[in-house]
Amino acid sequence: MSQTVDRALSILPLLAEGPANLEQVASRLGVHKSTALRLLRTLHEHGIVYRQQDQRYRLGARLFALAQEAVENLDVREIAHPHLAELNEKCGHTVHLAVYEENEVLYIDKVESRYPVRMYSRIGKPVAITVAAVAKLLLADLPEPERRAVAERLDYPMYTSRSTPNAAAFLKELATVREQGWATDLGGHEESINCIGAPIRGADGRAVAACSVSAPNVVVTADELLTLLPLLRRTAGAISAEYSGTAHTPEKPHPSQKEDRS
Amino acid sequence: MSQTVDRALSILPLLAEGPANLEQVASRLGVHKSTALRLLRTLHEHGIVYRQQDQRYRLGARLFALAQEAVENLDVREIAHPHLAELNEKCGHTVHLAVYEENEVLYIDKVESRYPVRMYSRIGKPVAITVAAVAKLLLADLPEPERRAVAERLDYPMYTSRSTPNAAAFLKELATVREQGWATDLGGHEESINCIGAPIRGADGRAVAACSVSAPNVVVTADELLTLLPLLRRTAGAISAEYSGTAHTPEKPHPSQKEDRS
DNA sequence: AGTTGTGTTGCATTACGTGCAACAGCCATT
DNA sequence: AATGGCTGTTGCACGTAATGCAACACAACT
Repeated sequence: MSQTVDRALSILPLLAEGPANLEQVASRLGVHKSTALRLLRTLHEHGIVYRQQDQRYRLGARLFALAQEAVENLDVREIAHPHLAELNEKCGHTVHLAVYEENEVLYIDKVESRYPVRMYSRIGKPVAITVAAVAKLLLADLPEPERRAVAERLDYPMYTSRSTPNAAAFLKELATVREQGWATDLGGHEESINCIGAPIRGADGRAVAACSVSAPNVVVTADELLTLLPLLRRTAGAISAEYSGTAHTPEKPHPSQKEDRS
Repeated sequence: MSQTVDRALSILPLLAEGPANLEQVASRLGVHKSTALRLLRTLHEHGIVYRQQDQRYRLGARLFALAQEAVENLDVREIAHPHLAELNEKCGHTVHLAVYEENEVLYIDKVESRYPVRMYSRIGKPVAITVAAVAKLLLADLPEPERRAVAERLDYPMYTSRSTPNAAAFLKELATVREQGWATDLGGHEESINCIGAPIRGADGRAVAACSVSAPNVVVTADELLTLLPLLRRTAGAISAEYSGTAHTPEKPHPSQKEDRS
């Protein structure tokens, strides 16, 4: 909408990839050097970008501080964390927390597996939206027209032979997920990694986040992983209860909580 | 420098304080509603701000994603190297850079001593984790439960009579290191070699790496080595500042600013 | 009904961002 | 030293694109 701001903001993902000098920024933006310079200067004044000694630009401290505040405002994370840690404690696998925002699903928290073989993922990284269990859960919860609209405009990369191939299949999968209240990703993203997920719901019943347990099948088979489903769903239920304030005073958590059927 | 971008960026700290609606943003920026709307829309398109269901704006999770990606692509080693070279230039001794990873501390860079007597070490090699100054610094920075857990499961080989003998002694040492912000290894690994270290901290204050100066006492005594501490700590501070991108122009007062050119 | 309080849109006016071209450093070559 | 290439910086004239205004839309109130 605003060309100048649009250009300035387009610099950020570019610099997130790594340091770049003025000319690189200018050419990737498709603008004249002097224009890029002024944009960078403005970003610099706000501390969003930083200039290192070799004169190249990078994202700066202010952006990190803002990001920190942004994630702190997502208070699901704070509430969920101890539950996720406890879940990890019990099962030993990698646990993720994700939210949906603006056509993307992002990991916002992670507790690492205790096993030596770990899956690669990164907090803040957009997930493979067409296959990840957490993505299915969050999209399944969107109102029907929006869900359809999103599904239609997505790409369906075939990460593996078991990846979701197209919008129709995806919508069908979302219906199933919506029905059963949990989701899986069995080798849909990486051949050897399986994943199960459950939704975290706010007071109004909408899914505000989703959590998942992931494990490579050299550690546990898909079937074994599925036996953790009740535990996972109890955890998600406990987080939901605490988040929506329907459970107890935040002072003394009450671990036992019945899972609810939808 | 660029008014439009300047205004757009001024919205971010404002939203960091908490969600705000259009009018609040407009008035605090000192611009017309329609102007604020366009700026917010542009920020929104880039996922920097998010619009919650009550129509108020808040910082978006995308910011977090950007920051996360940036730190992942940040190379401590690249940033630190010139500083380490300069440090070596000034004191002449061997300088090391190390990081903590998966229960190990690894050397990732080294600038050789200019003296003929050198200590043996190799980039990529795990350090003696119970005695090395860099290891103490990195472990001292772990959250308490993990620090304890790691300390408990380590072996405590007696390389010399001054090696750390057991977990209790190690934890005590870590507390001291944490307190004072620097660490030493006085003949704990090799009888005749002393070492001092300082932490390198990222934007969030966590130690991302540590650097050290090592010298055999045939070249300098332990006391003489300790006189280099201020220099070492300044170096570590400079690397931290550059790594975390801390350098932007301090003053950014109120929305009603005239353009000031210099 | 009206009334306030929002967010949104179209449009004229001109401020402001733009690209250009010339300049200034800084390093390698010669 | 002098040269040439490379990159960042500055001043300026031009015209795009951002601005504020006023009218509109759509709630949620009274």
